[in-house]
Amino acid sequence: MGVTKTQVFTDKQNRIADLAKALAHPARVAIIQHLLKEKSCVCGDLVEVLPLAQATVSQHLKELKQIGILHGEINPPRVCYCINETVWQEAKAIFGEIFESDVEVACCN
Amino acid sequence: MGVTKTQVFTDKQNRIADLAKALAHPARVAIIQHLLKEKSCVCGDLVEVLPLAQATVSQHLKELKQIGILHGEINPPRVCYCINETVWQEAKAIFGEIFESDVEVACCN
DNA sequence: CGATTCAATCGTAAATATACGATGAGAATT
DNA sequence: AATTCTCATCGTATATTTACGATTGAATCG
Repeated sequence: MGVTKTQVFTDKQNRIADLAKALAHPARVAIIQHLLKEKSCVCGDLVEVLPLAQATVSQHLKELKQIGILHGEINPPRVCYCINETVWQEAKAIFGEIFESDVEVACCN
Repeated sequence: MGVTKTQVFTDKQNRIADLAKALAHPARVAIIQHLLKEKSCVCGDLVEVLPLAQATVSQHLKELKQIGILHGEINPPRVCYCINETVWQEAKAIFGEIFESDVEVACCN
């Protein structure tokens, strides 16, 4: 995605960006929605739900794991993915904080 | 960023992803935070606040405009950027909806 | 009119992201 | 031991993102 000079931004700004990236692709949105709906860890049937190749789904899952929103548990022969409660609350708080600020309508006058 | 098969996802999933993209880069987070803090439209001094070149800032602003979160008003010789109230509420509602779902802790059992 | 100022756009380089087929690793089953 | 199943990873092609300098366009100011 280009270089992104992360050093020149605050830790919080970088964290917000990372958490937003988790939702910044429709496939990852779909994965998260599915995990929320099922209320429990869902395994490789994500591949069947999503219209993407298995390798692609696995890649998205890896990204979500790196951000921290998901964690996977090996449960042979399957792997279960669950939303990480702690990080989920972190994201909820961070986005809540951003959007609680009300916007002044009067502007550019 | 690769190809992103947007056709195979729902409109809503694509919209969520687009709105998340607005926050998916620390520079854009900084821009939005600044506009929220100033409560009014701020013009080209964003370039001074951000440690990025003028062309880069302009590019981020363009992206935010395309998503709809910002709109710019020419106010010669400057251009004022404001947060689009309507889209802001849309984003607030969408992220609120996602994060209101509580996560089951018991998982992978 | 000429100079200046602000911001968008162009052109470009480099890094990432997205997607997929193919292959590999690990465990259970036959 | 061979097969099967599930999932991660490798390799790769292509598109997009990020960033910047340089240029252009529009408008004000001297």
